[in-house]
Amino acid sequence: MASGRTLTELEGCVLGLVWSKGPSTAYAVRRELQRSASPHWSGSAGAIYPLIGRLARRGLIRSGARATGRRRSRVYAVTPAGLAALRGWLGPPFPDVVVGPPPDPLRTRLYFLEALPAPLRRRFLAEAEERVRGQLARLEEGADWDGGEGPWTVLADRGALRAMAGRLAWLEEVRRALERAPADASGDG
Amino acid sequence: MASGRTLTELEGCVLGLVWSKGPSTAYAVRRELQRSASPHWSGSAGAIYPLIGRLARRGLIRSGARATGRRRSRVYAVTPAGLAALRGWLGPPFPDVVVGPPPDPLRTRLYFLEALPAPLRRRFLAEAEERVRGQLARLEEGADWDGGEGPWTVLADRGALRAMAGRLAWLEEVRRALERAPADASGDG
DNA sequence: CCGCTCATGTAACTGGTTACATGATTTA
DNA sequence: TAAATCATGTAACCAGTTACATGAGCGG
Repeated sequence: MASGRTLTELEGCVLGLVWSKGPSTAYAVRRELQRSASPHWSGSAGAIYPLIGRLARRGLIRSGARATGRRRSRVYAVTPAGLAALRGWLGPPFPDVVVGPPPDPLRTRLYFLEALPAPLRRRFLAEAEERVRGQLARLEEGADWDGGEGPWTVLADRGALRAMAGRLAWLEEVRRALERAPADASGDG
Repeated sequence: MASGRTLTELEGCVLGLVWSKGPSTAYAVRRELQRSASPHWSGSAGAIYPLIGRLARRGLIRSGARATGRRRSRVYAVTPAGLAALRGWLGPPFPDVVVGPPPDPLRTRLYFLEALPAPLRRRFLAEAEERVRGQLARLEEGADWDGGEGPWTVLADRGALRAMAGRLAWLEEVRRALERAPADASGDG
């Protein structure tokens, strides 16, 4: 029963959502992805519906028609094979891409910050700090609220919060370093 | 001169590399991406060569044939329009996806950790901690070495280091939380 | 009745992936 | 001379994007 291919991040995530929320419609999964803290996935229809179809064809989820009203809607549930696949995706063992340094668009940009003239560099850091601070505030707010989410969600969200706090501390470190060494190349190379 | 479309992360990154390293071959860019700390980009030929072609067609880089030996090789340099595009990509202003919580495969998985039976959960955390610790050691080693990389690279790498350190602290927090509340659902829902 | 949310899907595109193919140059 | 590295590229594929299209049910 070695469930064939592995799952992509989004496939694993959707499978996990259907498992954790219980039988769900594709639409509910979409909404969940859209409201999630990370803007990384769009949760677009064009992503979810074909993905759900793939999982169903592979026997990892199964649909039973719902009769709430006469409105058509398919409710999917995770099959035993699906739970096995989910567990396999969760790991361990982990491929490098899971444990290695996760990508950070701000960090990627910082490698090339020298390409900006010095005043813009300062604005870069100022706006980045401000925006990250805003995001952080939203996360802390959500953490206070604690809408009966269960311990796993709370713990995972703690990870997002820590990531953002670390990022902010890093940005401050960068800004201090730049203030100490103000006059270098202007970026017009 | 509004340089048309925006750049993808990889396009911006490659443009930045060509700018920062000076005139480079596509191969050199590839190698740089492959050796970079983050395993996020493969730096495969199938990604880089078409991408370089796109940038050249858009006038953001320009190739001058090199004559080092008779080995064929194209050396690309960033044009003024390319520098403008690079600066636009760097921002500010930043779209949400740049400043929002960056994706973290470990965090994504933790949302669904309940799906693993309790012993596997502990193994998940143990192996994750160990692997992240290993990555962290590599990064610290590289930071000591400091191979004449310039201040920007050093500062950006500090971000990766902080991200990994924060992740590790978070994993430890999760483990402590689980140890305090050992006996809950077994994950066979 | 108008507009919003629920709900499902398709079409066209695009930016990556792996795998393959070729050949020059260097080094052991 | 054999193997590794430098160097460029193509082909097939795939998962996710935006945008579009359709329609039921409900609240003001």
